[in-house]
Amino acid sequence: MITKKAEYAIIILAELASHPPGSMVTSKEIARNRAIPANLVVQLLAALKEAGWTSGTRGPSGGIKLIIDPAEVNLRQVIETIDGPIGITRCLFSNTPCQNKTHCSLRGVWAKAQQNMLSVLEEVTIKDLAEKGAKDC
Amino acid sequence: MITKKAEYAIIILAELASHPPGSMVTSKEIARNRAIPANLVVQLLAALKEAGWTSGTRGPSGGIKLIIDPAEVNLRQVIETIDGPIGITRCLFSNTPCQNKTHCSLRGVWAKAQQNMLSVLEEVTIKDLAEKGAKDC
DNA sequence: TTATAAATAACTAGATTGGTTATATTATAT
DNA sequence: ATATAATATAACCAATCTAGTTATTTATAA
Repeated sequence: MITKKAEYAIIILAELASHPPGSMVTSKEIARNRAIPANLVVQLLAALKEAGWTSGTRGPSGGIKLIIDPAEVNLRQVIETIDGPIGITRCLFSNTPCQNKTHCSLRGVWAKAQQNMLSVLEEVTIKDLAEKGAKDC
Repeated sequence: MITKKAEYAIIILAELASHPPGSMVTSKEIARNRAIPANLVVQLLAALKEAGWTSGTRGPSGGIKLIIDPAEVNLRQVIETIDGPIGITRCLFSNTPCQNKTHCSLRGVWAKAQQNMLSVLEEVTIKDLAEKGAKDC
């Protein structure tokens, strides 16, 4: 399952993207605006920074800003940054089909189902959500 | 994520469907043929019986048999029988969008992504897998 | 009446989730 | 300079879920 943390990360990015480009927003503001636990915002911002999407300035009048075009980041990327690789079954995590059996016809079904899901998540960008005003679920 | 138990249940049904209609197979045979822990087979058969898909006869020369047309049972049904309702995010488990916010544009994305996945799982039946000789992953 | 097989129920170790808590570091307003 | 506001980093935790195991009971064919 896509975790709540990944969902929060998407919402945090959408919140940042909803402000004028280059402007700073504090983690507390994000937490308040989107009703996300403040400590979680801090934790998630660390991962978003690591991914190269945000940068922070410390001290008074500091904050976080987006350093990429929100149209260039899609939901799959954010989810995988926070949760790690996506797999709807354990089978899909190993890159080779079942070693102990000669053939696995289930794997193809899982792969197709997952790809159908991922293509939707790849189509939608942070910009799309920021425009629609994404809120928490 | 789709659990291993759900995957096992699918494979158990495919195994049953791969035998002549009406014929009996013991849980131990299923376990051996498909390399599934014998106790888990027993546990899962209870759920498959509850769903009305199999029936068992106890004692010597007993076993399990399918009591439905394997073409009538699809993967989504089996998964939901074992794992409960499918939801790629927590959001999709509540049938109403976020009460605390007026609108949630993320929900629509999750719903579409999930539906794209489910439609693949609905297309594939136990019969399809039995014909292809589905094995464990 | 005994061996065989399903049926039922309860338990468990380990991993994951959704956080919390504590502390350190840095920039700026005064 | 220095107090303060803010990011940054790390470690911890309770609750739940997963993938099983263990133990017991019931039915039936030979």
